[in-house]
Amino acid sequence: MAEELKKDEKSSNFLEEIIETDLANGKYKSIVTRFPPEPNGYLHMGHATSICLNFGLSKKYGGYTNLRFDDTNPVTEDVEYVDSIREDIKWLGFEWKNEHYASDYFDQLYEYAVVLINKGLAYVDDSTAEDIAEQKGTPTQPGRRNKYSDRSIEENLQLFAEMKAGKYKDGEKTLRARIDMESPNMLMRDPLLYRIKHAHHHQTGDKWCIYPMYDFAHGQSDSIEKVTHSICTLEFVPHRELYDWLIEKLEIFPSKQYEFARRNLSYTVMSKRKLLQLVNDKHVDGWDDPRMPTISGMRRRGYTPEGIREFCDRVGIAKRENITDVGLLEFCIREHLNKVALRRMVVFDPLKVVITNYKSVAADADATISADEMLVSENNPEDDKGGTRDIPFSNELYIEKEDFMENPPKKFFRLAPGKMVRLKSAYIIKCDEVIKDDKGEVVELRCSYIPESQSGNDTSGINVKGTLHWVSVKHAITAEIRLYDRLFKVEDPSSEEGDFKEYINSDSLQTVTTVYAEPSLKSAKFDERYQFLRKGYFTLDKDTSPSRMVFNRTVTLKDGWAKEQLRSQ
RNA sequence: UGACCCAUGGUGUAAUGGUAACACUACUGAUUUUGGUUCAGUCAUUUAAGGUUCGAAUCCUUAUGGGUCAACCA
Repeated sequence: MAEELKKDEKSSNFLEEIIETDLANGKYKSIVTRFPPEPNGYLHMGHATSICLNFGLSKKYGGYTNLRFDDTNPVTEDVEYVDSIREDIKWLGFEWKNEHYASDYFDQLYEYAVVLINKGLAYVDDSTAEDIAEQKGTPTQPGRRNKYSDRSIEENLQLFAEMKAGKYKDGEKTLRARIDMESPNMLMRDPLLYRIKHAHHHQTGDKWCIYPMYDFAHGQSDSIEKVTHSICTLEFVPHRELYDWLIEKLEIFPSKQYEFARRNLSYTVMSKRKLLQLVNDKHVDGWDDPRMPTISGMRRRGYTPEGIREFCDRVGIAKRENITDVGLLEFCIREHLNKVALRRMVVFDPLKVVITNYKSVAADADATISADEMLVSENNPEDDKGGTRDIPFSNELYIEKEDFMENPPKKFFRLAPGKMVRLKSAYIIKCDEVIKDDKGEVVELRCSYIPESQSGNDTSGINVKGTLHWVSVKHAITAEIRLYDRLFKVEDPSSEEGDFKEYINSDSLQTVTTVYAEPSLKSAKFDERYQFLRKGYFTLDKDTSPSRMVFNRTVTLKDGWAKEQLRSQ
């Protein structure tokens, strides 16, 4: 109820206003949107924005969204991408009403072209690509027609039929709309409608050797599907004039195009072309490398659909260029993970602690876990129903090296000679002795524990400021972890001087081959999210094998102490 | 030296001629068996100049800045 109220109160963006107006004055009873990817690459965060927008709008106002593959260029497209796109949309949590392909409409599109020819609004041009470009003029100079534009309707009809029949080679002829070679809008200067490509199409096979251009496929497909609001990005603004012209001349259902600014994220790039380069040049592990802003990359990294959707909701949409701080995305991911992640203890960089006054039951090498004291810890303090797990304790533990300092600064709340800390869900310990090797490196701590300080039964009356995570040496299991940082060193790699790849952050992946984890992680599952206490959120990577567990760091925890240290430097 | 689109805190978005706000970030403090979470608070905003109006972030004009357009790509 309160949730609904909040949504109603939320201000509308410009698209919602348009839809509300259209609905209010009866232009439409319900709306139809579509998500129209070209199957020539993997989906990224920008697509996620579009998906959330299109599906979100039809859900909010009653209606539906189609998935339509914009497959008019068989040379660059492949079914591999069709499959990954479907999977990504489903994973994000959306369901399309109908699944279509622009290629479903090739027959209809051909008929539309014939209609234009019959109206004297399209002609077959024999010019080369170079000539057409030259005749087109420039943004500041008008273009001019050539002799082919005067062909009769009958001749155009016949030539177009011959194009379809395969009589001509690639590039030999094109079909163009006859509009206005002097238009200030370059797209209106007799745009190409069809080109010849003797290429195998992943959906239609070898049926066609002529393929419609984007402008003669997209709007018409929208119209055929009765799409009411066709939402695309800003670079298509100049196409709108042509979009409307074709629909008007064809006298078909008047779908309308609306444009919004594509979403850019700081410290990454967001174009298929650039992402492809990163993959091809092996700067990343593939399209689903956890550092990539692709949906598959974010999924592998451990981002959740809920977090991504929340991010899209929060940033909203508008018509101005933007670079959104990835920090906001990370905030949304943390916010969700904090609610669902299981807490576990993992030591990344171990320092051995011997509890001198603790009598470990299992002193033998062959001792079983059950012989030792089992402590209980909550799986998630944010979730009442999260339950608990048992953690074995013993007289030999690992703590994090960085959690001990021999000469600590004033605000250091962790372990130091003579100081006490709480071991999470266990006891308070006091550091009695520091043991060093020949080089003066601290290699072991001798501590004593306070038996009355056990978590949940603490009668010691001692208050300590710091709480550390730990694992029992002999019970610990090992794993590999991969720590990710931003892929680029600068906020906007594309706007920097030179090639964007010069700004790649060479430290974006740090692998720690052996970390020590509490034994319950042995049963870690792929769809489960974990918070390694005080370290960050992690999830199992697909590189995990029976002999080696691999965890990806999804995102760090907010680290107030790191900030404090930075400040004092 | 054309046409079109855009301009609100550091970032992203609201305010639809009537008190410039929300979130993130940053900073204070409280709570905390995660230096996490949670809670309370602080800093910070209309590109500029004219005009219309009782009143302009909003409407008009001009300037400035940014973006897009000359693929048989989408």
